[in-house]
Order: sequence, then structure tokens, then C-alpha cells
Amino acid sequence: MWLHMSRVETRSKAPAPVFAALGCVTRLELVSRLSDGKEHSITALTEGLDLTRQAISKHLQVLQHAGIVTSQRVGRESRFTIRPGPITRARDYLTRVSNQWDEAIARLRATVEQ
Amino acid sequence: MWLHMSRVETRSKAPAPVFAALGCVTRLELVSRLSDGKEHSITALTEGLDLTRQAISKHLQVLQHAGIVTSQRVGRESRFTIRPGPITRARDYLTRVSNQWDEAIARLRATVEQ
DNA sequence: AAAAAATGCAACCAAAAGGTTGCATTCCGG
DNA sequence: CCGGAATGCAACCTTTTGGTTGCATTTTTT
Repeated sequence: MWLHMSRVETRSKAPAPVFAALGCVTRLELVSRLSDGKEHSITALTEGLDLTRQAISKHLQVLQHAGIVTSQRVGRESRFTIRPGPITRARDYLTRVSNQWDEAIARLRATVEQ
Repeated sequence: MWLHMSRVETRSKAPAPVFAALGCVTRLELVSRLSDGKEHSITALTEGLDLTRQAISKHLQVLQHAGIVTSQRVGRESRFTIRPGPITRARDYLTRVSNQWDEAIARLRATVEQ
């Protein structure tokens, strides 16, 4: 019944901005560092990443616009935290694509083997 | 034992090009159409997507460079097929990030609750 | 053989991305 | 109160991206 709905669900293009935000090694590194669940300041996140603080700041803006991180100003520093929702939804989207492919292949195989 | 390895695993930035390729609604639509496991020509994939055939061709090149699709010339048309490997690996990467976050949060909670 | 279909290739263009520098601002510490 | 730390903002630059058009090439089809 809902089998051919999977096509429709996969059509939701909501996670495209999330994928775009993850499509860059620098931002993947930032996400990796932030996935300890703690708060990190911009200068702390800049450490060891051969880029200027402003470049990292821009990358964090990109992640924030995609909803992957949140920032909170505390005193003179702004602290970034990961928000797991978007990443989870992006993963679920990829799972749906995989499943759709698996089922389609199974159907194709069944057809051929008749 | 391998618990703190998850950080290291997550650091592999291999799937960045895959995420970048998926970070665009047009290409997500192409992937969705291709996830029926069948072969599709460029003109077939262009149908209904308010873009020129050349634009779609370029998008398919991007997907191909990311390893998400393969093409095969048959007569006068080139047929594209999805390759599920990269998408699966990208999904696994996101799963690792989620798990890392989950474990970190559990640890943080445990620390606070002492 | 000629027309039509499907594609590739190249040039071109506008907008966005990714990065830098310089400077202003705000806040903390002695 | 003053110097240093952390950040934000703006201007600027170069490269990439996403798209177009025009034309050549290869296959079908009639």
C-alpha cells in the first residue's frame, strides 16, 4: 500500500541544504569537533585549521543556516553547539534512497528470473 | 577500547564530495529518479525539469565524479545508472556522527548527574 | 540519402563560494 | 581605566558553480 509512497517521500528535497553544508571537508571537521556535544568558541574551533578566524566564522554561519549548529553569545565569545536533528533527518533520507534502490533491484531481479 | 576510535573514524572526510553532490535539489531529484535501479538517458532525465539538456548533463557529470552514478554509451544515447555504494557510505558516516553525539551526551549527562 | 534524435564540446556569463585584510566593538582582567 | 582577547562587519578578490547558446558529431529512422 505505502510501497510506492517511498518514491514520494524521497522526493522531499528538504535535506538539500544540509547536504550542501556538509559538502566541504572544513565543515565536516567542524561538525566532527562539535559532535562531542559541548560548546566551542570560534577561536577554539579555529585552532589547528590552517584558515583565518573569519573563514571559520563563515563556515559556522553556513552550518547554522542549515540548522546543524546553534550559537549563543556568552560574554565576549559566541559558543557553538551541534543540533543533531538535521543530521539525523539527512541520514534517514539516505536510508530511504537506499531502501528504494534495494526494493527496486529486488523487483528487477524477480522479473528477470521468471 | 575502540570507543575513542569513533572520533578518528568520523574524521575521515571521504564523503565530503558525495555530500556536495547531493546538496542541490536538482541532483537530489535525479538521484531519486535513478534510484529505481534502471538505466535512464539524459533526455529522459531532462523531462519535466525546467532546465536545458546541457544543464542536466552537467549535473550528471557532478554526480558521476562523486561516484554516485555511472554512465554507459549505448548507440546514440548515454545511459546513467545509480551506484549505491557512495550513498550507503555517506549514510554510515552520518550514523557515526549521530552515535558519537549520542554517546557524548550520555557521558555528559552521567557526569552532571553525579 | 536525408532528416531527425541524442549527445558532446566550447565559449560565454552571472551569481555564489571561499578566502583574505582592515577596522570597529564589546568584554574581561589587572 | 586600559590593554588584550573575541567577535562582528564590510570591502574586496579569485575561483567555482550553474546556467545558457551555438555548433559539430554520431546514430537511427524513414
